[in-house]
Amino acid sequence: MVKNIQAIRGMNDILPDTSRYWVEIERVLRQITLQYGYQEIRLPLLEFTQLFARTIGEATDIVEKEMYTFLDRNGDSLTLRPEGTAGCIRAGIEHGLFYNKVQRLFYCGPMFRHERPQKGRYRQFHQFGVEAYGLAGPDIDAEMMLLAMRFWQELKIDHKVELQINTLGDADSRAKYREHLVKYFNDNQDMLDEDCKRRLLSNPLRILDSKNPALQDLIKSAPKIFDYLDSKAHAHFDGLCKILDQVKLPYVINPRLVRGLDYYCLTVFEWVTTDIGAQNTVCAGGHYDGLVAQMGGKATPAIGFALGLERLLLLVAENLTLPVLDTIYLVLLGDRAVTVGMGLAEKIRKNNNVGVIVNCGGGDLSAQLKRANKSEANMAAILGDAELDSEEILLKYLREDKPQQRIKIENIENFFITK
RNA sequence: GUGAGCGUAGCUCAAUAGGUAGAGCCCCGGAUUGUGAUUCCGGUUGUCGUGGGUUCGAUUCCCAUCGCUCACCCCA
Repeated sequence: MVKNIQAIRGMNDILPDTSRYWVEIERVLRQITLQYGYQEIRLPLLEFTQLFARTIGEATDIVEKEMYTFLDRNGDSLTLRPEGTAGCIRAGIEHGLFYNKVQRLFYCGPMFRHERPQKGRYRQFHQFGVEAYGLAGPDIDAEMMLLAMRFWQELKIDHKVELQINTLGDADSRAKYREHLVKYFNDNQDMLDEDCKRRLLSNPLRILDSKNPALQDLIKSAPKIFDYLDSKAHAHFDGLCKILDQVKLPYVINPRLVRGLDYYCLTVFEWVTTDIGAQNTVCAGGHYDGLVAQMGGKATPAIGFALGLERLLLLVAENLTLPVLDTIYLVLLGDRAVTVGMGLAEKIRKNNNVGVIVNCGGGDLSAQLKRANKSEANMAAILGDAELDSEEILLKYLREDKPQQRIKIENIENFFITK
């Protein structure tokens, strides 16, 4: 007996009853993003491993232990993309998209990280990402946040999410800050837990992010990035706050907000929620001004964010209304009706904005009407020998209390046009 | 990688202080041989996650293993 093959852990099938929510959410996100002048870019799922290792940061968990990496037949090391920005910049440089030009881009698709799955976190997950190149901000920073806010409003979850912002300063001030932070935590090392001792070596800023209640006081009195910002970084952050105040986009300054990936600088931000379990970040991003140059392109300021579609779906599902397509279930009785009906269905679909489900597999009237009722069709059109003889078709309403109608077959071809 | 909880019908779940299992939903047929959704009647549902141990006998007890879920870590 052969054991059934199952899906890989953390890689989910999206079945028909859920896929329609995905389609609708993606439609809304695309439509809004296009409205802001962003264009879609579609990128490979596979890249050379080096691309991610260099950009995301050698010491991050993503690169150290979460990448799906394997050898190609010719010995090249390839990796399934764990995030979208690296590939986007690679493509931008490769095709000269950033050369003396502003680019507003977005992407949507699966990402892969080899983590232990839990609610809102899977090994194949989906991100919708928005990126802008060639703009230094802070105006573009505000645009990003307004754009995201439009998502939440359109999806009716704006009351469930909170915008948190912070600044990491430029490379110099960040390095200086990091030095003082390391010193501070080194001096208090006996108070740190194991995780934080590890972070002290790998990514000290992340200690600020610790959930350990015992460390909260220590973190509270740690050095603040704001005291190490140079005037330019200060002006950038103040400028952003001023715009956000002006457009009345609510936000919280969270000095402990640190992004996990190495490439972030200046403004960083997160949209968080308390509604979906432990994975409470729905959407996050920031500046990565050094990344294009680091990857061999001309120095180009850049900012972007990504939102996790699985997490968004958890927030959205119950209050999302799906668009409905009026649908006719075509009941066909007898061989003559089947032959005529197939062609008739084609004409109705072509001339009207309606769905037509043709009954396949025969069955008597009762059985076919049962199927019609179980489908989400709002009416059944009945065609049998009697109708063919009189050149009429019966139209029966399944969801409304309206009498059945007889309509000339030639008229049914355009009958639904106005609906 | 660490920890906890859970695996019984397609789905949601019962049950047996060890004697090879039920209910609802779903699906199919009939009452109604050309009128659905309501109602009534009937029918199919299973290597009780897998392997081993104890036992006359294990879905039940023990061990192992796999899977799922949630949390830690980390991140969207």
